[in-house]
Amino acid sequence: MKTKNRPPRRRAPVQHTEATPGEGTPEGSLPNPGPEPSKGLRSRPARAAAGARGEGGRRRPGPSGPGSRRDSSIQRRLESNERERQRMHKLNNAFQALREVIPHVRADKKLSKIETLTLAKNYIKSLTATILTMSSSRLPGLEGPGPKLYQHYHQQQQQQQQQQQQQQGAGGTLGATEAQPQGHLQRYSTQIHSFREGT
DNA sequence: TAGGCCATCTGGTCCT
DNA sequence: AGGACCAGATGGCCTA
Repeated sequence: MKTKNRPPRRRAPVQHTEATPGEGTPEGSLPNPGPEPSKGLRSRPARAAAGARGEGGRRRPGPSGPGSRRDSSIQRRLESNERERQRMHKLNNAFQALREVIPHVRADKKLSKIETLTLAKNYIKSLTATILTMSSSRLPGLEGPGPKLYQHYHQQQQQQQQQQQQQQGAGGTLGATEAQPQGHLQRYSTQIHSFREGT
């Protein structure tokens, strides 16, 4: 089940986190309708409301006493939230940039994050295999970068296999197949199609 | 309706 | 000390 092609959702920044489990804000009294009017898309007032209520995250430990210390604490938390939001936006921008670089079959279908990373990994591997093949065929014999590239590549593959086997225990059969450059290309190719089919 | 994906909040930890 | 980073929690949206 895939959920591609969704318009990007944006939750309105939360103005405060005053609501605590003990003294919850009533459902209708929230100041956050969200910055963007629903231009054809469904607005998310409930989402913003949930955020303003402190939902969608760990609950605050409880009501603390009034005073400037609590205010400054809240202020710091809000600033931290804003920074975290910006950080995640930058991360998502990087994901989007990566999506635009990776060739995949259906350009109208937005790749999920996990698909983007997996596809990128195998795309890089397939390109690496291509480069190795070209360099070794163009420079047969002992001279030239081809053999060294191969050696370097296979050393890396063996190290990665060892690490995977250490992490996964005895289940290292997949790593053995990934050590073949042709396997990367095939894997990437089949993955493109599996993503297209939504499997 | 269930499951996938996502945005956001939050507290802890690491780093400068 | 303050910011960056991380992972858990929560709930909304969407599709099958």
